[in-house]
Amino acid sequence: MHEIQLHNTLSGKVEPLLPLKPGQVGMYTCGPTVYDYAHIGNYRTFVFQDILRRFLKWRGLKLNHVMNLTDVDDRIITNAAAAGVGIREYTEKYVQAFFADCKTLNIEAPEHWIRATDHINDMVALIQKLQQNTYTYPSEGSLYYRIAKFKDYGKLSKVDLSGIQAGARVDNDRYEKESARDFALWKAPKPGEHFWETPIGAGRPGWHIECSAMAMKYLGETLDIHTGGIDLAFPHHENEIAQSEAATGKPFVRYWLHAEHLLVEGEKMSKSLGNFFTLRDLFAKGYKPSALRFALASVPYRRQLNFTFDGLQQATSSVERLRNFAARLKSEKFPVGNQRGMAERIAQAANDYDAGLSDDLNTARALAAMFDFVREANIAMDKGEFRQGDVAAALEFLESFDKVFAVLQDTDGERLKELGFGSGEGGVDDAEIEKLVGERQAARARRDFAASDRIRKELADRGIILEDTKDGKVRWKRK
RNA sequence: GGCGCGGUACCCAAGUGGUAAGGGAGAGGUCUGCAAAACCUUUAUGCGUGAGUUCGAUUCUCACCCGCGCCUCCA
Repeated sequence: MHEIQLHNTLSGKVEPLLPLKPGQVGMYTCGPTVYDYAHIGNYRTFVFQDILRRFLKWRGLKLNHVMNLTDVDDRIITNAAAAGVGIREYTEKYVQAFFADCKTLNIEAPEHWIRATDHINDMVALIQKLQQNTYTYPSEGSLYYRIAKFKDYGKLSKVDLSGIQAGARVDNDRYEKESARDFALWKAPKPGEHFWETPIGAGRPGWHIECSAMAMKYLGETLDIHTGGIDLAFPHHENEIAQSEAATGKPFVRYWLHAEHLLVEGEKMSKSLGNFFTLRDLFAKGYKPSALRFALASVPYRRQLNFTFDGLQQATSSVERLRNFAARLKSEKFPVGNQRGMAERIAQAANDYDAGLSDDLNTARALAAMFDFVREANIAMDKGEFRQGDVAAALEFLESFDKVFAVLQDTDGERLKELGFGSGEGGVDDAEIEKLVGERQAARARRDFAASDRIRKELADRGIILEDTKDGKVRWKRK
């Protein structure tokens, strides 16, 4: 086991992870704003968070992971009003879609999935605390945060406020503010808008306050890890720090982790460029969830990931190679005993794998360790040197790999079906496959290869691939 | 302009002051009744460009070029 090292945006360095309470990690990850279906760029970040989550758990840390769902913001209010429904009703569809997408991508549920609108009181309480500490000022019914009073402002994103002049183009807000960088904690309601009646007045929360309030409610005033997309570092996370630390006087977060963005064909993904994809768009084109997860996970999170369909195809092949190996390990019968040196080799591969992930979640390195082992074990099997006694250890390594990567289980079909893709019909059940395989084996036995190939072709057309193995048996898989 | 990330083979990508992991793709081959899978060989004297430091640089320094992100809502 290697020491877990993570890149902390706060220090700009890779640091050893030393949780506040040894053995336990409190982690807050910024989730989606549920005004529409989340896109693959969002999922790049969510998959990164999931890899982090799974890795920490696999390493035996007790994890308390909170993910928020932002279900109140300008876009939601606008869209809900346009649709003539309440914001809760409007967002529900996208919340459910998000949960379904996560399940499809094998993104584990965090310990707490929470919604902003369920925590208005917590936000109000936090704002009141800021009022007491005189970090706020009112203006036209709204409440603003006075950045000038928070001397550490900019420590996360390294922004230099000295160059920012009030009235510069950053000031798009219609409200009166003391300084251009000041941000709204609580927004006065506009006519017809959804609002909450609270001790600090009628209105709705500003964007940043929800994360401060909810993170501290569930994880305490100082949390170990907070993550999100790189774009959130400023201003969102910077403002979270300002709010939280001004209220408590304590460090808000010890490790800030930010995922780089995903590009599509080298360009920023945007609806106007026509390179904007949701998961459903890709599944409709026939790509598998496991392939997308692999594609998103295989590039280390601090690198921009250039998403291409060619890359998705490459990921598909990589996943197949791993699954083929797992299937071979499980189905082939090897000679009894243990191969000399194989146990040590497996231990070494597992060690290299752990070293990769421990190094700031270097998934590419971890995968290389996995693939190295796959090749070596295949060679041993081809030579007839691999022994049955080593199967268990090899499988154990594969399982530990999949605890984090989660791509080996061949459940793509089922998961897609749950999402509404791939009609139930046309599927071939196992019994029928076994029956046809039996018929083909009989044909082969009497060297009737025409009949044999006909059956293989028929199954192939229905998505079943047959592989004849050395020991005369047949292994099949779904394409 | 400020802050930040990156430019490694056809594609994705790791990496180190001592001579380039891994995956995908292509080509040839082994195995197979034929396939599939697997395996073998092959594809960067080269790591954006130029200069410097060094016995030695892809790895360090400087300059430059190019791509991308943030600075305004954004994963």
